[in-house]
Amino acid sequence: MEIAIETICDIGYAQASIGQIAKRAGVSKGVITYHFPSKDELMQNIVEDLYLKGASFMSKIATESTASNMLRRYIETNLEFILAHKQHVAAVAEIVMNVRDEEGKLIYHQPADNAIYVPLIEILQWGQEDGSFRPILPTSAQVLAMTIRSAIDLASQQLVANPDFNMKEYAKELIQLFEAATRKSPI
Amino acid sequence: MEIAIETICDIGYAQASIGQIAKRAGVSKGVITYHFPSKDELMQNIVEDLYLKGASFMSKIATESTASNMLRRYIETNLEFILAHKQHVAAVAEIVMNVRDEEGKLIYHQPADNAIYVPLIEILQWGQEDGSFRPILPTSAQVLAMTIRSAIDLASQQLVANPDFNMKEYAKELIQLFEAATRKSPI
Amino acid sequence: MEIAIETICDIGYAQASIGQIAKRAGVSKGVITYHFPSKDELMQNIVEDLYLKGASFMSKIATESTASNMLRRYIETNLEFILAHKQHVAAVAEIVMNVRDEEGKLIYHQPADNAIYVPLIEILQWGQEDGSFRPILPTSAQVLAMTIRSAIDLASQQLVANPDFNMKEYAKELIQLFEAATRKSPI
Amino acid sequence: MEIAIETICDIGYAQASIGQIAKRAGVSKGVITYHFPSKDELMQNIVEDLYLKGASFMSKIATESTASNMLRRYIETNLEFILAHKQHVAAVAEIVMNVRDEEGKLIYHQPADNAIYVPLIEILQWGQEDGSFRPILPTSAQVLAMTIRSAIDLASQQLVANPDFNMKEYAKELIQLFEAATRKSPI
DNA sequence: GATGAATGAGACTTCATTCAT
DNA sequence: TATGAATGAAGTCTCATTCAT
Repeated sequence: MEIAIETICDIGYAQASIGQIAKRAGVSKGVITYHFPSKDELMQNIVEDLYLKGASFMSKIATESTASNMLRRYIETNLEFILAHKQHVAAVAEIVMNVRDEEGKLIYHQPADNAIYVPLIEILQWGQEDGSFRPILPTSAQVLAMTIRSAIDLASQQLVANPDFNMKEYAKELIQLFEAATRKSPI
Repeated sequence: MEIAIETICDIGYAQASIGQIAKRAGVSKGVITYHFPSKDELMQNIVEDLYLKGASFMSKIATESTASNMLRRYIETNLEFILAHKQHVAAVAEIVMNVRDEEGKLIYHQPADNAIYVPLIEILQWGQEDGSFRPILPTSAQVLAMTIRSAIDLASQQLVANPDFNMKEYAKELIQLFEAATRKSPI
Repeated sequence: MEIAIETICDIGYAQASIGQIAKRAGVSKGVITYHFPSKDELMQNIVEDLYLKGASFMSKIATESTASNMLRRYIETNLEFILAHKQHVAAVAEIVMNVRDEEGKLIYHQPADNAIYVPLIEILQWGQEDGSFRPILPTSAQVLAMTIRSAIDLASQQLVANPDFNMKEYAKELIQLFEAATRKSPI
Repeated sequence: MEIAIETICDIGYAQASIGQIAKRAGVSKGVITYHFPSKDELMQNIVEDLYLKGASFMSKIATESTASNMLRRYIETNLEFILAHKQHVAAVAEIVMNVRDEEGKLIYHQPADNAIYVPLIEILQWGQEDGSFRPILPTSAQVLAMTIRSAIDLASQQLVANPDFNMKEYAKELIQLFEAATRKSPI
């Protein structure tokens, strides 16, 4: 699976055939289809594996005591996770945007699905209720959450494309940026 | 080409084989390879076509007289463009993230390439020089530009996944968000 | 047809598609299929054209009065003809060795067909009957004829592959060679 | 590979598609591209295989002690080899005259290449130096070598076209012919 | 006469998958 | 467990041919 992840990162999902992965792993093709009923299941395993890793990683976030700290922690933790598993994250991004069912619909990626934004929206809601953030209407919270999330996801792309990408700095800047964006306006 | 764009939008780049495109267009496969030397050239045409459309569209932005207005206009215009050519934009996104050369490197998409962020960075620089934005260090400008751009690109994904996506609202919110993020801090 | 001949010479029969020929001629593909019912008929015309040219050329040979002169004249005339129509001859060689019917049998080239050797065999027979050549049994005459013919055909290949090929010299040498081979032995 | 050779012999290089070969072999097309990366490599293998066979076969020739015997042995051995591997030889002849690169140039067959004539030229040189052959100028030796070679190559064509072709007789006659052609003239 | 669009067959190749060993 | 042979579907591309204009 590690080699599969590397391969997908290097040459993309479409080119990452079982033959290619096997060649890079120095084993026969058969050994892959022996361990995984199908290519799709291999991919599913890679995706689920990352979710498991992610779940434990993300549990830290909830420990913060203020909305502002929690937002900061959300960004930090997500970017740390991406840094810690950069290839895995990039591979899953490839899989998620390419695996489709027979009808052609994406299986994993549901851009219309709001679930991914829910935690962020909750933080924002909490923050504006307790007065630590500026007033944020539900619509604004939604868009803010989308923006934060897309900025985080961008880090993964940058990281694989450019090994010198400075994640620490990016995190610091992103936190500062969204603090400015949620801060109460001047009187 | 229109059918090709539709097909890529519907079932993704990888599944959008010449056979599929031809079937949807109600013509024979040969008719496509007759008009385009190869599939790659068809894709290239689709990409270039969008760039041409985009270039004329974007020229409006430069006409604004303040950095703040220009940033607003940048966001507005980009989102209008995405709305006006939603399928084409989505198809190009698919192409750009999937077409690779023999070595496996992406041909069109260069995440490490900074060129796309330059216009935004210039706006931000201008704005902080003339005092209409808060002080923004070069690093911050870079990250801010990346964030704005990724929020804009997200709109395209949302639009194809969800026909009810309200672009007007999204634009309004995004403008407001980045105004808050660039506004001078309270004293 | 001239362009077709050139094309076949340059890139071989298999690659000489109607499209290639049309492109080199600067006309549309249609113009070829308009003038020739099918590609096969175009090829047939090229072959027949050369036969017509050849027939008039070869008539000179019969005018010689001795077998020895006639053999010399046969070689000379054939090589002159090849030189005069080098591309056409080479193209026909390509066609003759490649055009096959649905069963896969060569249409033009019948290596087992003895017809092509008959004129030479007659010269040799005549020469040994009138005593100007050494005794040559029928089997020997057959092989001698085959050898002469293949040496002549070789000239065409050499000519297209090597523009500096000296045909005059080759003719002189070939004549000398087969004079030595047919000369009466020393007592 | 054996079936490929048979197929090429039967229906020619151009018609000998992987599909045809597979059908005759009673296997699926995939099995061929499984064992050979590409059709070109299959053909290359067939050619190289024959060269290997040929190399060991031809080593016998050098053992002769006189130029005259060596020439005889050269002809004999070559024709024996052709007889022993008639299909393989014929297939390679097809390949050699048809496989071209993208520019249209023959890859294997270089009619302008003199290498193939060198052994024969050396025999002839040797023979005229030690006085067993008539005086043969370099130019004559070249043409003589070409003639011998083309007469030998002709045998392969005859053999596949006509199963009754008598190779033994052909060899005997060819030897006799070229002995006559190299014999010293009468005083 | 000439053109260019269109077709459909067939070629090579890739690939996920199956299976005997 | 692991391998390598084999399969068959699908993909891209080439090409002779047809046909309306």
